[in-house]
Amino acid sequence: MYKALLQHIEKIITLELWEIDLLESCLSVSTIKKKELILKEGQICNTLYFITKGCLRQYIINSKGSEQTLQFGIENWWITDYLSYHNQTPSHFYIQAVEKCEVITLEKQTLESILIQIPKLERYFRIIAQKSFGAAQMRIKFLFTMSAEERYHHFNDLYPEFVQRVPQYMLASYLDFSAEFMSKIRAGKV
Amino acid sequence: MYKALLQHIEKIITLELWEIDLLESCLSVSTIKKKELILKEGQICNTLYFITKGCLRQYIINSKGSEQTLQFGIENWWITDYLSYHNQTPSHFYIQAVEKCEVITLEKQTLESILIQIPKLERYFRIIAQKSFGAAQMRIKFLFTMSAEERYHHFNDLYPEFVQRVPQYMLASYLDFSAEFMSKIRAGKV
DNA sequence: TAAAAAACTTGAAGTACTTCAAGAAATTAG
DNA sequence: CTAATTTCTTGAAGTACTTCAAGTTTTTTA
Repeated sequence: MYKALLQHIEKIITLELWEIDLLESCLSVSTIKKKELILKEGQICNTLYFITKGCLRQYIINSKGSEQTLQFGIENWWITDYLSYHNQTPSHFYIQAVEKCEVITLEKQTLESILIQIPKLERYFRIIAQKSFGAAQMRIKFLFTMSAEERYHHFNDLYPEFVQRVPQYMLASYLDFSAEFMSKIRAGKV
Repeated sequence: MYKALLQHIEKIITLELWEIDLLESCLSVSTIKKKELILKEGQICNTLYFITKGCLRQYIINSKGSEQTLQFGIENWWITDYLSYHNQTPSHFYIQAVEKCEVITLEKQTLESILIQIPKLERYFRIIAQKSFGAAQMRIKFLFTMSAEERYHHFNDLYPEFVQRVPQYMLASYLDFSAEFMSKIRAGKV
């Protein structure tokens, strides 16, 4: 049940048996229906989600009322709003299932307590967060330096299966251009 | 000498005296001249820098040969390329002093070893990284949802002193528009 | 399996920016 | 203190996108 997460953790640290038992006793699994929201703008985010199946996205609603995807998460990724989580402030984001999902949830309170009992886990979450931050910086680099067409082709080259997996308009907003423009890029009409 | 860093750490965790001593023995201070580079594209980044005085920036050189600032760092911030640091891959970035700076440097190897001796520090670096990631997500949100003019005013409202501190063209590139356009925004000619 | 809903496409018109070029102002260095 | 360098400003021309509106295709639901 929690195997995927344990494997993910054990790529970075090694756990004793009792630690695994303790950790597992703090986790729970939920399924999320397609389009269901697990975080809404204005809510305080008190949960970390580890995705074992499916795809989620973090998005905002812009001033024109349309959705813009800031982040996708798939199998073996954590997704949450760390700013809301740490500062206990209302979130600026929505987190929604793009597909039917299965996630492992970890509540802030629970996590705080197991981090005390298993300090090694601090290391795991540190490395996850540092890599995520590094990835966010690369994302900003790509947004800055590439044209819309380059961003599309770059993404399509790196993650061709993923491009098939999500609606085009969501990917377009993630790459920061309109769905219509994406359609033209794909048709070679630009 | 290392007081600023210790204070920063002790906002998050509490250190014993021997831990402080050990930590201090692993740190060193350097001064960086204005415009000096502490990381170049293509280099592997093996150092974390804690800024005690001055301002640094992370930038890239885009396809047109001009510099674009991705990140600024000032007093009490860490700056590094975590992706290059973790994956030991060539960096995509330059890190340069905007002003004469004083930084505390911490080498990867050294850090690895004190993290083993003082596991509590994992927690400190985890929280720093999670907050940084959260901030990067907010940055992407602002880039996505605001017009150039809104980004300028928003930033100017939040950090008016900082706007005075760096050349306009650097801030323009950080906010993702041209220096000329920034000049027009400031003059109200837009 | 039909109907409804969601996602994608297309062209035309508009716009928020960029680029270029040249001069003015401010800062730094000898 | 003067020259050299860096930074900022301005207008004109160009462009990479967006927006709108309508039709088509695909997917979902009952």
